[in-house]
Amino acid sequence: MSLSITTWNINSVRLRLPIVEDFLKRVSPDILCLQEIKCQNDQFPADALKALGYENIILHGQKGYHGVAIASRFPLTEDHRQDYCGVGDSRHISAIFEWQGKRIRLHNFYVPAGGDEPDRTINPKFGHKLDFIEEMKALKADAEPGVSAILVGDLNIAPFENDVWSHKQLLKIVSHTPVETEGLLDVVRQGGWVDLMRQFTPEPEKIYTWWSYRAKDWEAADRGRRLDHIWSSPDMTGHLKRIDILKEARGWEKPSDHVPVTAWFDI
DNA sequence: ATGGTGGCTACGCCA
Repeated sequence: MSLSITTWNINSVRLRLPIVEDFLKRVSPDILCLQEIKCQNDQFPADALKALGYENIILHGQKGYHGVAIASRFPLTEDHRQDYCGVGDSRHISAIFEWQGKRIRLHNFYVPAGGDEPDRTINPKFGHKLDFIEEMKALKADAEPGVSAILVGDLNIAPFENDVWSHKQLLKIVSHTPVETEGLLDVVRQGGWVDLMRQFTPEPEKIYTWWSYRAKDWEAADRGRRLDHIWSSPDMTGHLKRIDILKEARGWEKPSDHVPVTAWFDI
């Protein structure tokens, strides 16, 4: 009995509903986690996703910016939205689902991008990002007794050298600065998480999930970063079968700058 | 080389 979970920063779910539907028809994951839906809850295309079998939908939308959603073939219970940094942004939603007798807490995150200047004294957005990561360190994979955990999302940090096209050239670029990468690795260690993408594809193999809109030819330049992540509690790692990064989605009509990443588990 | 592109919304902000 398999379980599949996709994370995808969709950069406006209303604009990109056609490619979301195409993806769901083709890959048909059990659960789809979206970030940057960029709409309010009542504007979310719930009917279209329900028509494809995703009858269980939970939302944390926001006008114009951010926003996260989970659409699932399985019932979702005990849903929760945490306001990290207390600023009112819609950047987190979670719920529990059941799979093979396990109860699993699924977290879906959209971590702040952090602006351009990696210095919190002159760029408050970078400070917000660092504060958000600091607050995430309190999130434990074993927070609920008897409940496993999976954490996905656009974490906007590429923690390892081969999570970016050029480690040296990106050391002062927001998303790959040491204070961010060390901070994210602390979140993993202190929370007792396992980085499933790096379990499946260890360093030094390059992994990217995002390619900038600003490149003239994203595919030829291939200057990507691994900004999207799938983590789990240690008990899930033995069930991981594979991770699929659908790179071709970056070349679809009106693409997101992020591609869908899907984890496949098996009993 | 310090631009470039994209989305929301209605203008500048955010990524």
